[in-house]
Amino acid sequence: MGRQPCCDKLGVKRGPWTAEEDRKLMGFILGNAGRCCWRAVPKLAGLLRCGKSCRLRWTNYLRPDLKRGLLTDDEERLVVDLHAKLGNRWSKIAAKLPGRTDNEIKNHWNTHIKKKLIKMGIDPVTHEPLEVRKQPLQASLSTTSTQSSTVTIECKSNNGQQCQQHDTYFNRDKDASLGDGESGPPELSGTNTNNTTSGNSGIHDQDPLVKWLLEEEDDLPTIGIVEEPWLDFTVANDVDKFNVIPSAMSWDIGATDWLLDYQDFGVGESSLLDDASIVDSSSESNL
DNA sequence: AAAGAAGGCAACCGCAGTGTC
DNA sequence: TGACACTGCGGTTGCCTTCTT
Repeated sequence: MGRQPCCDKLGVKRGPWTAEEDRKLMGFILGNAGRCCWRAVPKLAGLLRCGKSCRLRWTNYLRPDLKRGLLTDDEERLVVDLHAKLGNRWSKIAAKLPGRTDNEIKNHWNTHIKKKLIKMGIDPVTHEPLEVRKQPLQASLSTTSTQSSTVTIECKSNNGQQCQQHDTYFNRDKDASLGDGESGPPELSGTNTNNTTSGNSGIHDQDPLVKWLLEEEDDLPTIGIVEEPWLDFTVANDVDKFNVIPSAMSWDIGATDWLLDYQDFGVGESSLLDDASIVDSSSESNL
């Protein structure tokens, strides 16, 4: 159905965002949450960007709850496990890592994890050892699978060295990686019997991990997740807390949901802005 | 020290999904 | 019911930084 572009390309700025643009966008969103949609944001915020660009900038970079820096080992292992189950469904994977965006995880996968796996002799797509991959479909379905990578080791142990590496990589500190036992996905590295990666979610319907991944409840266990004072804006007037909390906060709701739902976000945003290092703390009233 | 290569990541593109009228 | 508006999402691109020679 003939969709219109999200914005007319004429007069719309593209490319890297400047600090000034960041400041305008963040200031506008923090001051006007719930009062408009993304399409209207650039106009109202005084930006020569399309709404989509604003949304991406916010969700991937400006969101105050975002973590910075490389993924930790724990996060990396969880990403690998989730990828084995879900394939390239980055948003689903990101949903399990508080403070991380799908884009960030995707980039990290492509630039770091993929290489690590290949180096270890593991196919980053199938999560199986590279040299023992091609087997009759029947056998494959009945004995191996996509599962979590650890199980692949058990099933494909005819390749001693590779499997050993695999095991070492994915099992080290496994318990710690998932928090205190209670917080990890059920049978995260347990006895799964499915096959493949992306596009086969149906196959995983009975898989506890997949069920866990696909659940929508807010109390999903995630790495480092904590209670979310961030979500209770009407209470958390002490926004200075945001300088400390962001890295541990989860963002299970969509950016737009946030825009539309938090109508009472009437807090001073100086701390948030400080956190993003884009304006000084005296800019509270710039809206 | 300089130039080229490689790596990393922010941003863009365009289709899919969903809600509304 | 279909058209449209909007956001979500995954793939890709291109620029900037870092590394290597």
